[in-house]
Amino acid sequence: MAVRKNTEELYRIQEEIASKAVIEDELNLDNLNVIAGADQAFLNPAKSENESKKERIISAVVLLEYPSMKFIDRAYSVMPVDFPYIPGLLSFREAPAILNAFHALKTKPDLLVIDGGGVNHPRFAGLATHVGVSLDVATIGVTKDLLCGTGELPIEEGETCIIR
DNA sequence: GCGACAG
DNA sequence: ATCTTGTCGC
Repeated sequence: MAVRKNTEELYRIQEEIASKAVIEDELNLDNLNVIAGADQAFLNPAKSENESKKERIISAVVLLEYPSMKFIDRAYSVMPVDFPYIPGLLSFREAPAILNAFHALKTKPDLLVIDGGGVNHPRFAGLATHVGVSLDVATIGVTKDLLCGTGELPIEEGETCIIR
């Protein structure tokens, strides 16, 4: 893996991002027309030649009309992975590819859904926060597991639980 | 020192 | 995240 900045430096960047994050919900659902979702996958080099090829990350973004959920557009970006997975520093590994794919879109969404945490993060700057602040787009972070904090699991559709 | 730890 | 093998549900 390529050299990376000091953890201290990365923490400062996250604190900077957290300070810029707008926590208040400014999204007006009545004016929500275009939404987007992004997810990443990793492309590994063939076993036979792993000595030469490097791992790559691909980010795909899909634009949907809301609330019909009809497909509007899509874009993707493939780039070399230059940062390892470290809990708490996920954005430095995945955000670059997401930003790249997003910029390839012709139309910009009113809301972006990311596969990673947002403000529920040790320094309040998870992947969704990082991407949202970078793009200045309303963003929601979705995760299958909590990075930190505890809370009950919502069961019914529409049910919510507080994470503490 | 030990355990936890988004994707 | 990814891989592999087996099992479950529609």
